[in-house]
Amino acid sequence: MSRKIANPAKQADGKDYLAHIAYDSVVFGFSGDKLKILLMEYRNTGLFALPGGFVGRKMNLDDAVRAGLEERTGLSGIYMEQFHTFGDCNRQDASVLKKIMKANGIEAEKDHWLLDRFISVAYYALINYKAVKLQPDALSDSCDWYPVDALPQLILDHGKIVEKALQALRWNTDDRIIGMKLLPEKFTMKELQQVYENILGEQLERANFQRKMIASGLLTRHAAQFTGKAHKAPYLYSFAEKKTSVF
Amino acid sequence: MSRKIANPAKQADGKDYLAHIAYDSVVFGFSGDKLKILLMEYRNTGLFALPGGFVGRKMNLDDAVRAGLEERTGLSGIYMEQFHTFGDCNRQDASVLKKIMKANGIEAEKDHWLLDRFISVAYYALINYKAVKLQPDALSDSCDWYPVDALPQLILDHGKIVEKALQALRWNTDDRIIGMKLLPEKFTMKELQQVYENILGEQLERANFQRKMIASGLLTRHAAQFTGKAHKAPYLYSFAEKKTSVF
DNA sequence: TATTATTGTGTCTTTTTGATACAATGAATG
DNA sequence: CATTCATTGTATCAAAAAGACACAATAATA
Repeated sequence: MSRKIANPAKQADGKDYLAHIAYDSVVFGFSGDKLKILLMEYRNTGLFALPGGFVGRKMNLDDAVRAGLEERTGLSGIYMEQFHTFGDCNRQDASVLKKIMKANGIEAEKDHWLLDRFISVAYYALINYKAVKLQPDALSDSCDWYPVDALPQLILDHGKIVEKALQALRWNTDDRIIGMKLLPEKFTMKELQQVYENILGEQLERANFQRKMIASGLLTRHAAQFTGKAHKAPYLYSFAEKKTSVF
Repeated sequence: MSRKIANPAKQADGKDYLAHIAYDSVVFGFSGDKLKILLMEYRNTGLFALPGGFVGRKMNLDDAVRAGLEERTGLSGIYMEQFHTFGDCNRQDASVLKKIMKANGIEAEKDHWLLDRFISVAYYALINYKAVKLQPDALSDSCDWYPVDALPQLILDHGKIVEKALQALRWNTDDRIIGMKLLPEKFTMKELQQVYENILGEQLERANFQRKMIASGLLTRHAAQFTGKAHKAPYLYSFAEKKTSVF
């Protein structure tokens, strides 16, 4: 709920946004052999939340989410998938919101539109970690990466949302090229394997993984990378084209 | 959008429902070796639509959908899955809605809440065809089954919704017991195979299908069914317990 | 030059899948 | 009542995929 509200004046009433509808995004990146996600920390509260926002009255849902993601990451053409809509009544918690608003000097009248009930459409995005320039929003003082296996406590049902995003991501492994979006243009076989291991949550046989990936025809091999490490230099690979996946 | 509005009085203003939020359901059933879905036909319009409804202000999204499904089918404990939320601006079409409202004697003022923009959360449900007692709603004069490979033209983006529901259903084949929900308690191997063939949209080898299903350990075999047909009587099977699937 | 930590490949076994064959069964046929 | 017919249950064989593991290649380092 670290909501993107570019112009805080608009926030005073919610007239520019569709009432009751929000989105949250789980942004995955890969670095240091770990799968990570983006979290916002609210100013003066110690509260962590997923980046999210509202949907302009004249805006397609997808476009609203994409715009929010692009603004926060500085990237364009982001790969994203909608995975679930959270609509329980009890996902609201006025006390948390009031705390955030108070810490930001926003008057929290009892019938403030932000305190009303919201249904949240959740998306996950896969981005190239290295390419991102993070940009916190008006209410947050930080926007940073956290490994999915060591997240801080999140507000509201955001923990559940992350859980479901991971599930959805694992699912899509069957049908989509995940590595392509999470890794830079060129990468080693080891990095690719680590991405899959992180997502699937299990160890894979190195030799067999390599065999399958090569056999899939998805990869193009480039010149070897000289790492300066005490062993054979690994080849670099890149994705060639979109085909059905291997798993 | 054949919306369940039990009390038409409530409809006059949308105060009892969350603004801008609707749901649509794609109800799958299996009969006569075909996969079918439920469609509503609006009175005096010839327009077909998915059954749907709105979300009460104090109601969980899932519960609202479940309640609507139960009311329409007369069943309880329905298996349902949310699969996508449709949020494009242009999914609205005031002229269609006005036509429906007019045909039902509802005054369609320019700012009627039904004519406002709606985001629709879509669910699919799997039900035992034979157990259903269909129940049209106030705006519809029929509620009936149509084979998915021969649907009439649907209003708005409902065609797209059905398309996506089928996709989602195919996906879930990898991980869920679909036959269990679409077939009666006991069924023949042939019926089970037909369900899978309908959903996957491809022919399966009878002998291999049988082998895999038996090997999966999901099925319990019962006494053979004497059909009166000129051949060996097939065994009846039922599902034993929930395990990970075979495909 | 041997050692070490990888990476790239080869190969053997096991499991899964696809294709096909065939026996069993219950009614219909004459 | 034997024969034919349609369909079901099971077996079998070959091909493909997956899992396990061995080993050669290579770049730094000692």
